[in-house]
Amino acid sequence: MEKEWRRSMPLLSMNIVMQLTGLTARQIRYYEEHELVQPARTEGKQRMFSLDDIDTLLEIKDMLATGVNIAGIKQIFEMKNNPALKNDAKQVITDAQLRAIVKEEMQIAQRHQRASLRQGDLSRFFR
Amino acid sequence: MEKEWRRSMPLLSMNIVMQLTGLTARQIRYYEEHELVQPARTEGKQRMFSLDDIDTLLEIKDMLATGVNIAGIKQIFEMKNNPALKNDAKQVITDAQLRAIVKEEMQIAQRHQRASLRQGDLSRFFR
DNA sequence: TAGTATATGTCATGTTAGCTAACATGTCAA
DNA sequence: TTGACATGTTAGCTAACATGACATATACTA
Repeated sequence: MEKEWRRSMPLLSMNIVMQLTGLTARQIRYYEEHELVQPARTEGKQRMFSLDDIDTLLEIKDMLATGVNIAGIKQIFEMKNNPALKNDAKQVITDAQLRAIVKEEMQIAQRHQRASLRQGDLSRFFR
Repeated sequence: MEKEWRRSMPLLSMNIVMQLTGLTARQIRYYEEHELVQPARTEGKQRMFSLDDIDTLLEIKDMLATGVNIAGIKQIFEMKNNPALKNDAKQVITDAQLRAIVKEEMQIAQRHQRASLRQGDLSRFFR
């Protein structure tokens, strides 16, 4: 499609991007340093931004204003590019562990002797 | 399904959750304060955690260790619950704006007079 | 009923993320 | 070649985040 290359075409200089986004050059470099944007470069190493880059920068600006930090933004960007990551961390407790815990809980509740299992450091069962 | 209610059944006390997660009570309350977990309560206002809550807490622990802050975690949790949000912020620049910018750029490049449009604060066109 | 665990609130604190300022050097259009 | 603009780097500020620590009150448990 035609719009596509337009959006990804690097044609904007640092100067104009600053005005478009309201960000300082230092801020923009900072975000690049943290791999949130990857503007193209001219022969002489000067940055050339695409319109997609502008979108990204405005997103960053928004999220930072919301209180999300760089690390968080990075995570979110990764999730957007790879929606599979959405489900990774869930189900941290396996069904076997689940059964064990429930069983223990039941036994403990039954004999009203709440000190046994809880004394030990259960966190070793996870991670 | 049977596993479902088990996982969402609130049956764990603060004490045991601390051991399961390795988090302090203060930390857990802090996360609840910021609406990252919503444990059930007993009559006497004491927290009762489900196994899903444990999962959530372990996720929080992981992400914090990665450097993501509370605000970021909140965002990510919201994205997981509502994948539609994934696409919200993109396409910040409308096609009309896009065309305008490209046109200006072309004209400017053409007459090699790079001062005109760039003088003004273009950021007013956005947000 | 005593004793332990939890709730809630407030005050305090270390760490560090995000940023600004400033410099010396390098690029680029006219 | 000249002057505006960009570059990478260093140093340092500041505000806020995530916890700790404490005090008091209420809830469980034996």
